[in-house]
Amino acid sequence: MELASKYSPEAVEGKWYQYWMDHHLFSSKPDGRDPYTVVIPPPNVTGVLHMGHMLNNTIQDILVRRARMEGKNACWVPGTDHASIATEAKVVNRLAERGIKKSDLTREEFLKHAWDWTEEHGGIILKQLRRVGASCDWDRTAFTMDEERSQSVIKVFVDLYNKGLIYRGVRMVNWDPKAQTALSDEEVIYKEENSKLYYLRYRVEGDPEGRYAVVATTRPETIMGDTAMCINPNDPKNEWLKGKKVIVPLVNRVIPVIEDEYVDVEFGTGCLKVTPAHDVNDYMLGEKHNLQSIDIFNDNGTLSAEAGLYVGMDRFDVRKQIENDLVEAGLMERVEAYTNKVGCSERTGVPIEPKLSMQWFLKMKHFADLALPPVMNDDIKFYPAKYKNTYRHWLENIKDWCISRQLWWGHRIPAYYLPEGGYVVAETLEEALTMAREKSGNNALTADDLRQDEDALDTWFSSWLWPISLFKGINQPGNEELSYYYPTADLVTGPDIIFFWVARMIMAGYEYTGKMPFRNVYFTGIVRDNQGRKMSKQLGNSPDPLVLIDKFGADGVRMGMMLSAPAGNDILFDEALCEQGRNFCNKIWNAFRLVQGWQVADVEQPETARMAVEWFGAKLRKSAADIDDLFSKYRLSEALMEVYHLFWDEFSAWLLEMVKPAYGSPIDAKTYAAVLDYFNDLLHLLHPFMPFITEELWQHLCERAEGQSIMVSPQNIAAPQADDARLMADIEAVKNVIAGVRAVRNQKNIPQKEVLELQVVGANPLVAYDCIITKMANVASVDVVESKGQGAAAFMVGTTEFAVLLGNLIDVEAEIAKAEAELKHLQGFLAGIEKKLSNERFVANAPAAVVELERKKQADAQSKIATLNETLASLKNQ
RNA sequence: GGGCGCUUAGCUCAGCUGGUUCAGAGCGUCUGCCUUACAAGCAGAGGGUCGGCGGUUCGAAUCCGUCAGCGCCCACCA
Repeated sequence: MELASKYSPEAVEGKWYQYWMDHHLFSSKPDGRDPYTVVIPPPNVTGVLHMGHMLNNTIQDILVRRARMEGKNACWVPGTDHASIATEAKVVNRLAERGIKKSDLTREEFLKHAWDWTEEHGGIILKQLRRVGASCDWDRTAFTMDEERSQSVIKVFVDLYNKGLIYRGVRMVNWDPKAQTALSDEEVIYKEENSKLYYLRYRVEGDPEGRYAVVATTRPETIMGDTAMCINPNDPKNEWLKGKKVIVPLVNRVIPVIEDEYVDVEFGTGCLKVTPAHDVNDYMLGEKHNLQSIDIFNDNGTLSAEAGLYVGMDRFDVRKQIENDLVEAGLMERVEAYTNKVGCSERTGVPIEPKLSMQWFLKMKHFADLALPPVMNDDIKFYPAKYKNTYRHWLENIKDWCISRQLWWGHRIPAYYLPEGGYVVAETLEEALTMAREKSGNNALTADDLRQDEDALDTWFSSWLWPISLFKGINQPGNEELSYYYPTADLVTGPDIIFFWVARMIMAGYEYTGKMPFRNVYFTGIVRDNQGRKMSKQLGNSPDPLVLIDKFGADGVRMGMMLSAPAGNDILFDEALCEQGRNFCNKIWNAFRLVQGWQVADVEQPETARMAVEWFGAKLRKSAADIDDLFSKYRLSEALMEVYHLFWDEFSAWLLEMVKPAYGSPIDAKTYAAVLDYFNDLLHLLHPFMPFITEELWQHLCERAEGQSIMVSPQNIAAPQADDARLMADIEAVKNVIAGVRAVRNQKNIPQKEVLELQVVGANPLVAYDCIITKMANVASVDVVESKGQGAAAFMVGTTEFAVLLGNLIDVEAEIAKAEAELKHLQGFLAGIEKKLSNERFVANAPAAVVELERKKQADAQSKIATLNETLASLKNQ
């Protein structure tokens, strides 16, 4: 079979993915094996694959494939998230493009559009994941708004309401004027902004001198909502304002001066305007001092009739306008440049308004108490562990969760209002009706009389159930699948959703199953460009993963992602990494070409090959053990680097070269079989990282039956053996001898083809491996000599001196210079050791082994120095 | 303002509980090679007083203190 010299992923990847699907190799059913479960962090149903997904899902696939190869029953459950606010925003935008306003539609009409959109774009991302090689059990694909998941959410809401953990009330919430919905605290992002600090004059009522108090504010547009001015009672400079009333600029409303120690005397003038309806602190002051609250904003951020002025104008236009008007009215003392943090909506980006409104809340104290201990005592492990701190801090300062959203796309709150007031909470309308009749005593009530709450639930109120609801654990507690697959093994996600999602899944897990939802959490980093910038559409620095896959192959891109992705570290992504991945694929491919091109004959196994095979076995066992260890610590990029090194350097550059038959000659069967076995083992080690090329080559390598796959074939690399370390150390020395000869060739420009004479001075500790040295270094023999010949280039391996005979090629001056440099270095080294050894306190205090080691170093250095001196003497005689 | 973390070769990073895996890896760089598996390659080489300063110790990249720079999370100074 003739194979191209370059690996072509496009000819391979689609074929094998289809093969895996056709043979249901990703599908999982409970059985007698140990389960290994991963639930995907569900991407937005209308999302498209970006580099973050690429990283996250590559990691999951690596873990899942590895577990599967270890013989576990691996189950990776895929699905998508309805992403309430994000999707609704997209639908609203699309409708707007067609000139349709959401407010012109009924709820049903709007939802029809949303479902259309979901059907149109939904699941694109899941298709894209197949290109990556994701080995999800697609038959289990779920959606957070499908029947099963929806029922689970409603059931949980009702349950928590009945437990008294969900309540409804008027509270100060974060209001997004663009999306026109309340948000949770976690959905508010504080951004530093260059703004202005305005100093406004509040005239003192009835003051004969016409004095005024000056108030510093960043939000002059809220003065229409001012209902007090506040000073610190201990502030001497504002003492004169005590008990006075002041007049709100422009508005001309008279408001009292109140006193509260909350006010920072140092800030601004020490006078604070109080707008209870539009600031969390002012709200608190208002409650305390019984102030009136004037809500001057409409839900969309324009000024309401309550404001009296600027009605209908946008809040930021008002800010500009009012600045002018205040200046004109002589009520602006001054304006300073000021930087402050403005809370913005995570989704729409617009500054949020603190707003008093009626919402549904979940009491969090109970859940924090459930969720904190298992993480702190490592029942649930975080990788990296530093996120435990972040987690603890959040849980210890937790506030109630506003779970209602003024959105239509999502799970509708199952609360039903009675005509005469009051409400009931029930899973179905029928149950609600029964309860409503009971509650009101009015048996004539019909379903039409009940009005269901208009609001939907926060998206995360469904995703927090994900690991449970995927296995129907809410609707059928304790069912077989749940018992088998849950708790799941590993969760792979970003630290940005540690509160939104990770913490809340832990809460729901303990509340509804009494168990943790997952044993380990692997936090990925953020994918950045090679300059450390976040990837963004604006910067145009975000490559399309599919384009990368076209260019480098899925295996190449997967490797590119993993090469620089230690857990928790941001990864600085560079296409060059994918190129490295592609090159590695090519290396594997060509190693295969070499091996499969060999003719096997019934000839005796050469000694060189016998030893090489033995040595590589040791190397392989060691690497496999190291890789196991790295996986257990979730150090995946290091595990990959280990396989990379093992394949490229040890296997390709050393083993294959050692056993390679002479051109045109066949290879012996024994060596050939061993090399194939090793190749097979290497493909197994590589498979989790590079599923496609390994499947392709494995199927070439083995006589496989239809339906078999490397992904479920056993891997049998033995544990390291007693003699392995010695053998590996010996071969490392052998390699050094070979490298020494090659270096001489390099320096002297001697072609590889020219056979050289190699001498070893004194005794040859590597005599057993002479055949490897002669083959790999292309030397005629390794001759033991008393003293090396004239015109020889010398080098040392350990304490043994080797010399390559060069005849008249030798450059005596250069050799002398080299030897002198080496000598100088060794003398310095020796001096350091001798200083240490002459230090009585070192000899007295250091462990005996350490002292012994220093003595050996000393002896070795002395021996090397003696050799070098001889070399120099002989060189100088020439 | 509080908390956490980082600073090691040109770049990205590994170095766990102080002493032969101690100064490492990958990439890049330089030199020589189109050697019949692979130039997406082969062989070889160079490159860091481990951010600065102090301390503990027989011994510090590793422990402590301090300064500088960077990053992240949290927080109601308008």
